[in-house]
Amino acid sequence: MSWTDERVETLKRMWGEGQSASQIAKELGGVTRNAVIGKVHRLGLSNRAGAGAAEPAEAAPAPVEAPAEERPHMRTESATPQRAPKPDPEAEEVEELDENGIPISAARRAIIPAGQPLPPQPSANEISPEALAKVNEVEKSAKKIGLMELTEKTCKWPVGDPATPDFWFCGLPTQQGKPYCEAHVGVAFQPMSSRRDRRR
DNA sequence: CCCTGATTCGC
DNA sequence: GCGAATCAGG
Repeated sequence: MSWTDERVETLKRMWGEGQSASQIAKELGGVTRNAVIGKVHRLGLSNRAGAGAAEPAEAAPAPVEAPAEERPHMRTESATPQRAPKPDPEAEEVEELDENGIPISAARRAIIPAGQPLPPQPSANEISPEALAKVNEVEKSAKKIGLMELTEKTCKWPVGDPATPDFWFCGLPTQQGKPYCEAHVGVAFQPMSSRRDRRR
């Protein structure tokens, strides 16, 4: 493969968008990230300034093109009630909490198998609001994969009740090494410290 | 461990 | 000019 005009253009565009060299290489195909970086340098745009866009704004997680693009214009949003019921962090006090401070969603409450131990869910009242908010966002865009799809690189955060058809795993890219994606790592690993006496 | 970009240097 | 190997960092 050679650096045709078109390929160089794609390179420039993506680099400008803040895409990583490896992502660009993957997109172009036939080249390694090293080749991309090398080219970037030769083109003299190692400094990601050129592109008008100031910040990359966090590379959007793999589009994966699963959801059929259905965004004619603006939606009055909140038009997705069919989603798996998720505990709403903003609703504090309103939701019932179990002994671990876990909000019990309607769905879950309805199907709790006889005293079966549920997977370790985050203790809502012991985690930073930011982290929680993040998780709730992520769970909306999660890949919702099944047990079989789990790999070392997919977030293994369980959502829902295993005894329910609504059960799935996050599936987003894991935080290097760890078993969960960034958002879930945030609520999974609590520094022993902050767990100290939390007012109930 | 996995990933990032930067640099070098033989081709 | 090209890019693998290597370096340096997260």
